[in-house]
Amino acid sequence: MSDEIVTFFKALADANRLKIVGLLAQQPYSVEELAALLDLKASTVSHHLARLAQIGLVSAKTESYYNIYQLDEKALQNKSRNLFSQANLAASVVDIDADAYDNKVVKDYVRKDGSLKTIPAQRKKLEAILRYVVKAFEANKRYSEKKVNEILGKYHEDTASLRRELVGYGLMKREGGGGEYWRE
Amino acid sequence: MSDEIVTFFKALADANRLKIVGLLAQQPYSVEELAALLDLKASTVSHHLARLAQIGLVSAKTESYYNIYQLDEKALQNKSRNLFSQANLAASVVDIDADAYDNKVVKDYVRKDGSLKTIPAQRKKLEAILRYVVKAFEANKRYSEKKVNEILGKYHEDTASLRRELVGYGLMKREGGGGEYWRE
DNA sequence: AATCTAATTCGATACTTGTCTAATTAGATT
DNA sequence: AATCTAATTAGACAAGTATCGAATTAGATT
Repeated sequence: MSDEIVTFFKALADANRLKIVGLLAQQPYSVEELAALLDLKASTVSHHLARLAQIGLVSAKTESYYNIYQLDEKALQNKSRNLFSQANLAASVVDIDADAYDNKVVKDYVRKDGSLKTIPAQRKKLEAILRYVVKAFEANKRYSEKKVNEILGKYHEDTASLRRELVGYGLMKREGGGGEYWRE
Repeated sequence: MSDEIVTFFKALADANRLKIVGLLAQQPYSVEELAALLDLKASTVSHHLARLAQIGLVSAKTESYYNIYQLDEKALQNKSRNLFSQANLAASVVDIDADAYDNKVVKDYVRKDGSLKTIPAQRKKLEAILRYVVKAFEANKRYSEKKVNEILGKYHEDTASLRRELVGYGLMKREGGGGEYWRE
């Protein structure tokens, strides 16, 4: 889960918590001692330790009056090793809609009836629109140039530009000799 | 400097910024595309990218209309490798007053005239007080028991307990046969 | 030169969170 | 059993920041 990674970074994104980790890397300390060393109230330190414990970086053992906290160095090494592993990077992206950009462009350029307001001048947007338009053609079926123009006409009057760009971006193929087009 | 490490963790302590890193790990993107993919406004994405650029994780190259951002994978590997190195851990602790705890305990237990209100019952606090009291003795000089009691009397009437604890915690030594004490 | 576009910057708002004080809890000492 | 002590929890406040809309900037296209 991606939340776990965020929680980890959030836990270490504070100067005082980093100091606690640094101190515990030297030796275990009680809450009271840490509070004195960092010039903070015990309740504040307790709160910080809870967050570090939440990600498994520290743990406590009670000893008479005191709660002695110690660093789990194994966990530290473990976490740091594969923080930016392929798996973690992929996990952060898992719930992203890959077509969101195309959808947004289509939403901006297409009327309710499906026709285009204009043909985008920007490359990235033109590509998105062409991917939308090309869906009107069946894969592997041959179309005459006349038929192609008829279909493209439903999107925009400048059928010649649409046709040329579709071929230019490789979304449709054209037979060298004859006037036939197809989508692969 | 420790600030640099905090800045690094803060930069990654946000779900959307982690998603940006994850996306750029696959391929470069423009601000506009990232905004659509994350369902955020371009201004927000611009802000996030600025923070990531601040720690050297991403960089931009302009390409026609667009600012195409890419991940610096070298920097990523580099940072993650020695995030929790000895040097970094030590850096976070560098400006901490190691005597803060002792000072606090002394402040709590010692009157303005230097005498003790009570002798602490808690081990850690007793240790701190004993380290304070033992300073009254010169190193490597021999003291008779009578002289020891005289000195300790300025701190607390229960000189026997103080004397015993000083020896018990190894802060003062006692010659087996005679009644002589010294601090090493 | 004039116009258009993506990106950035600025100002405002809402939410998160670090810190403190006060109250409560868990445990040990007497 | 009664009393202390360290730690935690709860509540409140203040500082930091993620996000947005509006204004501005840098650059490319016509």
